[in-house]
Amino acid sequence: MSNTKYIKPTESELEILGVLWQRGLASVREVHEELARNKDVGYTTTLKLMQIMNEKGLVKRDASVKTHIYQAAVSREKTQKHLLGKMIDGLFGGSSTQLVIQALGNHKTSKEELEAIQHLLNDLKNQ
Amino acid sequence: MSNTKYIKPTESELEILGVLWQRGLASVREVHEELARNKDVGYTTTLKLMQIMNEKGLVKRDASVKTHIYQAAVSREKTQKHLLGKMIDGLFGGSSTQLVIQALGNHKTSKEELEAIQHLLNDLKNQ
DNA sequence: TTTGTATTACGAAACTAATCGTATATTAGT
DNA sequence: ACTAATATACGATTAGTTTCGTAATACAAA
Repeated sequence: MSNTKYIKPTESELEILGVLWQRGLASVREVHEELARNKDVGYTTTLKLMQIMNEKGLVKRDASVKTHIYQAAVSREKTQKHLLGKMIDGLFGGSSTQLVIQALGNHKTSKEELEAIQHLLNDLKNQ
Repeated sequence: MSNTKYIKPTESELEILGVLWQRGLASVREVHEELARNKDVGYTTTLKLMQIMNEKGLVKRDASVKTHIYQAAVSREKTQKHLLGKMIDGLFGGSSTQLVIQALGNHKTSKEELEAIQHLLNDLKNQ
């Protein structure tokens, strides 16, 4: 009985998760300063969001120290998988191939990366 | 001077766009009945959403006939491109490769599709 | 201890999204 | 012309998100 219904993070919550996934552990201030590099937002806004995320179970925190230390409680991979699946079904008619074509066609991709994907494709074909 | 700032469709709006992209032209009722196959929603809710989408410029409508006929005013491709780009930047650290790997790894993909992607990769490498 | 600084807690406002009830209008059939 | 069916328009409500001001708390330095 894993009590894990999936909670979809909002856009702001995703930004915070991004910082936490990158850093592992971080205080509100650290997360906030990272966010503040890219957008104009108040400290207490970040704090409030992280408190809400804690209630939702998106992050965990160690409150035994003065400055609470947060970490993500949901994995990057699971979140990617969920949102990607949703996007494939809703926007690409269920075809992951269409999505891949769009992704590769628009974003510049280095030769090394293209080759890495070719390897992956070969592996998949030989299954 | 194209006055086209991008408007991000909400989730419900995307569902409606999906129907319109598929059908080309459709009345509110047609869209609604399509949506109602998958979720429980009232007719006037769909109507209201489509009216709002019309104000936003996401759809166009022919109001010269009794039953208004709607069509998408934004292209599927442009919308895909926008949302995909956002997802790559926000969730996959800017790496479209990571996204491709996730997409191909999780969703089952047929051999034909894999080969189609390989062709695309070859084309991209030879540019 | 007192003062200053940084932190968390709390509550409310502003905004957006989604929902649907009710009123009004249009059309087709009798 | 009347009725029934179907449409659109509009307003209000609910729920969720984002924002931040203010209060309370903890700690450290003077």
